[in-house]
Amino acid sequence: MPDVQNGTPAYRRIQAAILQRIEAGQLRPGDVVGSERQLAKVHKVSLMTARHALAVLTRDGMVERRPGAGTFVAQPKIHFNRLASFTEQMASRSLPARSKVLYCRIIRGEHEIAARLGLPAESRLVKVERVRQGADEPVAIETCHLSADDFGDLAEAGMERSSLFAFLERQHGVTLANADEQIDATAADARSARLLGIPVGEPLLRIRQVIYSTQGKPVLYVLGLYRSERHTLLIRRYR
Amino acid sequence: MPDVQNGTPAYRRIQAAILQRIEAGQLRPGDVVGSERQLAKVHKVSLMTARHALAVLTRDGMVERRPGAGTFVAQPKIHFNRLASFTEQMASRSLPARSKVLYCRIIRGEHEIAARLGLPAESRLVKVERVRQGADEPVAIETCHLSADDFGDLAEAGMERSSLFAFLERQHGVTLANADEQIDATAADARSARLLGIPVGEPLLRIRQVIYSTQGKPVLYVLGLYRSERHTLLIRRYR
DNA sequence: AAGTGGTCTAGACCACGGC
DNA sequence: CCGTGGTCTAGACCACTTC
Repeated sequence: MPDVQNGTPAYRRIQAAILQRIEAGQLRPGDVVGSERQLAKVHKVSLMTARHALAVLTRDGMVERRPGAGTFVAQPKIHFNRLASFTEQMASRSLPARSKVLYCRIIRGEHEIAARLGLPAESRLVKVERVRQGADEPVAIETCHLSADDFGDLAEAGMERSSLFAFLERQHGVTLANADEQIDATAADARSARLLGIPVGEPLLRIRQVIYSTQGKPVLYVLGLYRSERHTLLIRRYR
Repeated sequence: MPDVQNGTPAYRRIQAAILQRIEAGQLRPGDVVGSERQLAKVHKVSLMTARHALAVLTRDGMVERRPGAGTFVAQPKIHFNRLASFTEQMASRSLPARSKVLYCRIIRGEHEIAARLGLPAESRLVKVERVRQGADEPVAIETCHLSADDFGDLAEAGMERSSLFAFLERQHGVTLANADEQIDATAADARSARLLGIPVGEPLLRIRQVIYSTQGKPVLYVLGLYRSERHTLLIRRYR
């Protein structure tokens, strides 16, 4: 029977158990993670379920599998292709995350952005602009857009402390699932340069992302400008 | 019995069949791809195998699954997070791909690059530097490094025409499986600017990739500098 | 109510790695 | 040789969407 104790699928629980052992330092890079058959026995699941757990960890680059040899803990603690909030990204590097809100209001007339969110052109949108700081230095400018009809209360909620991801989950029961990103390089204009404390014309990494909920609905449009010396993107591609 | 006819796993054959129908225009974006149970019947495989095929297509963004509703062809023909050679990338946009080889020789003393390829610091490396052109304009400078002990004959092979991926596969039986990339922005120096026909200081997208074979061995180190107006990266992230 | 994706079972054979 | 990952089977129940 599908043992969905406390709502968490078995393969998720197995993943979590392994990740915990890695983070606790019990498993070091290069160490053998239990084989599929071992994991299946220990967690009392079938082989396919244990496999599924390992497959996801492999995709994220937490674990490496060598046919005939075994499954091993991968080198660093980098989550490839992982959708994470700024807060989470900083936490994974053990850095304090801070934000300064520059703008937080309801606007209208952003046709292109509305379209990217699958909304009518004249929709009201909540716009939140923040400077992201890591280790007390400005790292990025992030501008978010959401449907004001669905998430208008965001304009009143203080975005100073809490993560936007957490807000969406707690206040609206919306869980984010994946993001499609468009990445290029651009030169800092006067305003960006001032906010980030860098010379005008400096190269910046520009990331535009549309973030989807677990229901497949586009929820969030984010434009990010990142200081290239302070931020590099890590990606894994497959053949 | 695992039906590995002609060496291709069943789930790969199913994928290929679906992709073919999409590319042929028989399936348009939004159309229903057969359900898991349909696919299983048609291809005479079990449910889990049909599922596996769809899972990979979902990961690549070719197909969208809505629980309770069905599986649908996704919007564009973008392969997210897909490792593709420059030749393949251009082909997928129906553009002619051309390259000019600037440099193709065996070198020594690139310690850091050797390390990234898992080789001793003083290893001999083949270095190939190329200007990539799409639609008769220079788009990128790509510098590849490979182990000279394993692939020394590359220095003699003309890299003008053929794809490096194809060369590795045909001449050495090495199939590339995935790449880990590190992405940031940088300013064009004098040489890059001249080669790409842009002003000095212009922002460039810099991509460093280590490409691994199906055996998990690092085979190729590539440094790419891309004109940001001519190239944007598309990525999908997961939660 | 019928169909769908999401999860899961309890087995199986194969090719390959390391001893 | 034995253990490993890679592939596969023939079923099953659940929550959900669509009608």
